[in-house]
Amino acid sequence: MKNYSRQREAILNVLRSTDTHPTAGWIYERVREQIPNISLGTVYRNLTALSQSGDILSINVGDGQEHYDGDNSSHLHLRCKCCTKISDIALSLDPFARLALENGFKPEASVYVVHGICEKCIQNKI
Amino acid sequence: MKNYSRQREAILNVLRSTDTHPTAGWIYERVREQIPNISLGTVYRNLTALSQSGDILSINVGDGQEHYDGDNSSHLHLRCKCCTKISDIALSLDPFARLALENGFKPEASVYVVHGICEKCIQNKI
DNA sequence: CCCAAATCAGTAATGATTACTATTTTATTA
DNA sequence: TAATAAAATAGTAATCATTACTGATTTGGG
Repeated sequence: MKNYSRQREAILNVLRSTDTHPTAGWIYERVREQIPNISLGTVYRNLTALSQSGDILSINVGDGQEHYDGDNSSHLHLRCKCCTKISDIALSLDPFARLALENGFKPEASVYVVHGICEKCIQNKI
Repeated sequence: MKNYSRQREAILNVLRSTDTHPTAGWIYERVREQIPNISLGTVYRNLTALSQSGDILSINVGDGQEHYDGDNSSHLHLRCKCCTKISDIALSLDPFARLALENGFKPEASVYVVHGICEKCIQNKI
């Protein structure tokens, strides 16, 4: 394990203990329960550092806010445009990482998002 | 063909005649060459409408700006974190659309981005 | 031609993110 | 351990892409 600051550890723990894809603001509120005077800037700085180091994934679904994912294994995101929920679908292998390599590209992080309508919202629309 | 306004047609044409993935600001500058007094708000409004109708794709790579893609066929994006260039890799079929359907999710638009380092930048780093 | 709905240009407001600075914490070296 | 350098932080101010708003203009159906 690397030697992370108390703040960075707390941020990482918050992300590891949820299966949602929270924003910086949400993470900030959670971490404040442990470190009440943590700065929002610190949260942003550490989220950036953590995604650069590959500990977490940074996901942008086009809603104006960055989302973060504590799960750095390869998976697909299904984002419902109706309820805005993001579901994860585990992938046994990453089909596009290979394709990237074949094109001389060194892959580091993959973000796969399918936008559409989830089962629940389809039913509610009837 | 649908009956689009002159502004929307011009915006769509700009996007159809480039293989880059421009931002709203870039598109605005291009369209202004034809319609000098077009409003930036009009560009944003039409880009939103065009991506909702499926004419174009809206891509967010986490650089703080939305990118737009005139190619709405299924393809993979390789984004170099070094030179920020986005390359397209055509996909004969969309492997994740099927996966989405199997999970009761109705797919409408897919955005696949692999972040990493491109061939050119790897060589320049030596 | 007339009217209602849609779209527009121009501008102001929003809000997520970043930049900045003085202070505190951590690591290093002797 | 003490001194010092380097890194990280809290708090706040600034940025800037995007959205909201408003009054004018365009469009399309009857």
